[in-house]
Amino acid sequence: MAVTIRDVARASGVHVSTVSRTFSAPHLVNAETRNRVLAVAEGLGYRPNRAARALTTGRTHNLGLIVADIANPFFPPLIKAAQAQARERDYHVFVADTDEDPVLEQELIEMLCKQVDGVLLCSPRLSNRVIERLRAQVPFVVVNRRVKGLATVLMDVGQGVRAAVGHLAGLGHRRVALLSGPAGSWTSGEIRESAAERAADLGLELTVLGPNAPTEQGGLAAAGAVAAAGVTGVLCYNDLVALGLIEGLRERGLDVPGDVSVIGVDDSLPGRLSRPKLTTITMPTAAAGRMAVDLLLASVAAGEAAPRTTARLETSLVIRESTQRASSP
Amino acid sequence: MAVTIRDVARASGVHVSTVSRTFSAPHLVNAETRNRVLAVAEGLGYRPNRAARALTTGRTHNLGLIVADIANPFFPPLIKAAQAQARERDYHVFVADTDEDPVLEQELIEMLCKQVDGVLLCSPRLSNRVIERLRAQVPFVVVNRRVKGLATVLMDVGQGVRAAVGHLAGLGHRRVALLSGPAGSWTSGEIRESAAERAADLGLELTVLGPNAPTEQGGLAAAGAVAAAGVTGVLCYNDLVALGLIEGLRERGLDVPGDVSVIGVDDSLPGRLSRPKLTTITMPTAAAGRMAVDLLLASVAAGEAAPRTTARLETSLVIRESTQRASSP
DNA sequence: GGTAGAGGCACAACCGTTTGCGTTACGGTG
DNA sequence: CACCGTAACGCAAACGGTTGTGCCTCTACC
Repeated sequence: MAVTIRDVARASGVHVSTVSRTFSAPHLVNAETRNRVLAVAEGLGYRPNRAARALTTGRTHNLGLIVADIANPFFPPLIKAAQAQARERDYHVFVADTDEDPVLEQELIEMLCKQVDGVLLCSPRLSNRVIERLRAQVPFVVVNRRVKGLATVLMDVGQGVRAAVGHLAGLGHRRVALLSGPAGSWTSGEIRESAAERAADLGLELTVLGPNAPTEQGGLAAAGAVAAAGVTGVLCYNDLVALGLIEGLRERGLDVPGDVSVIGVDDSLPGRLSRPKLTTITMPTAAAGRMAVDLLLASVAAGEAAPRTTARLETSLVIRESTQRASSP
Repeated sequence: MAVTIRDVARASGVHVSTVSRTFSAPHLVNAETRNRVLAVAEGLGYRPNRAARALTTGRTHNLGLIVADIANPFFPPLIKAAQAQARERDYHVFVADTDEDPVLEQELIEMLCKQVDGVLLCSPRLSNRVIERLRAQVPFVVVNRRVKGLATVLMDVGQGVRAAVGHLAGLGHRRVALLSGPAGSWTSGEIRESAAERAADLGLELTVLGPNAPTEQGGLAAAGAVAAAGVTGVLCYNDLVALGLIEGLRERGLDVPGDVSVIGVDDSLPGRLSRPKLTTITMPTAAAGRMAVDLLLASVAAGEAAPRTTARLETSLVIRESTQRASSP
């Protein structure tokens, strides 16, 4: 069936080890021989079998990328960037979706770990305990979560959140709400903390509503509570929630931004294309994906001695159309 | 380092082959022995090395999934479904992004093919010739493209397109435009053909504008041409293009649906969340993902004798807010 | 001219599993 | 009692590469 290193060796009259070295250590083989081998390999359509190589080298040249929900528009740009970066480094990436289920998440990691050199965990819902136990089996890099002693890429959402709360205050809003995210979400905790702090500084009254599903439905379902809370400004866990909320408010006869100003988080595609265009906090997802891959590869190369770097990426408020001056009460 | 089958064998006092069989052919080993081995394996945290297994069995239990652009909201639901279905069958999936580049697409396939049992090609831009050459190396299933002699999952967009053109005609539109998609796209061809045919039947004047990039920018850039064409109804290659077009028309002082009715294709998230909500043609992406995986796995199991099934999935028009009765001229 | 050193290659062991075949022990059959 | 089938397991050869070691040959140097 497939052409192996032995076929190439036979056809070019050298030993398999020479063929192997022409690919993995070219400087150890005579230029003339090397060219002949390369030509024969090319002619036969030889491609090294990575599984076999992995067996001896212990490196699969594969990465795992685990996200809560591929269909959540926050993730695709990250996946795209990670995958592209990995390819540049001659790595391929398995993508898996946990459906926001911690049990499935753990199973996935355990299934994947023998097959990859490292795993990228994006916004994991797993407990830190479990993650720390698992890290003995395979190098991790975690995105948007702090885990003691693990390399981490953080999007500093607090920065943007403080700006967002300031923005609302500047527009004259006094009573604002926060739609928090799922229970295990680190980002949600960060948003909440920064918002509470800044709101206190500015003398705003902040109502926290949640947890909410990180989806359009989550926002839609929260519309009633928001309307009842009598607030004029809302910060949402993500853009999807914000769009759902806007829809729900509209159903209740409330206009955005006329009656209520709404701010999202993540600046994903739907918010940029919606009407009104969503005021939101940009998350550097593509950069995070690339950086996470590089950190992970560094971890893989360093082995035990891997530096447990924490990279912080900046976020910022982008003001569009879903916020405006509070109507005088 | 990692615990191997030998460690388990030693610790449970049997030969490695017995351990191997406890996992891959349990009926061949005594119940008592089996339980002992299983207990020991569990205790040691043994996980079979899939690369090693792949080496002897010739099955990697991996699949490749290649799409043009992960960040295009059309794909994530498909990826999600495919990946979930694969996992149920004990398969993992590599996801790769070609950036709409045929050359990269081919390279990717060649890199991946030694590492997977089969490849899922979604809306490939590759020429049929190349695909047919490549299929000798690895089983394929193609989504949204016809390739002679290959298993295929088709979303029958023609169905929806005919309904869409009928819908426009019913609303009194006489001059309509079609924003076509990228050059190599099969879907774009189908849309064009069905639209032309139905438009002729109904006596509509159809202007085809394109090719356009399958993105928001593509639609935005086409707004001028649409405005100049003096049409009152537009069918777009996909929802992103439609949303871009709506934005572009608005910049030119044209209201949707007031002045121009716009219809998208694919019913992806941004269109459902936009204002006005997009009238569009639903594409059964999740079902296509699942079906493609099943077809591919069947192909893998059958080997050369694989049936080259063609599955046709239905599409339909969903009428929302971006279309309305033509303003009387 | 003898020897040291290095370049270039072959040899073979090894990575972790699977699997065809051989061996043993045992129960049933004629 | 001889024979056979079968259940349960061990043995060892693959699978397709990598890599440490050793042999040979050629060049350079004293």
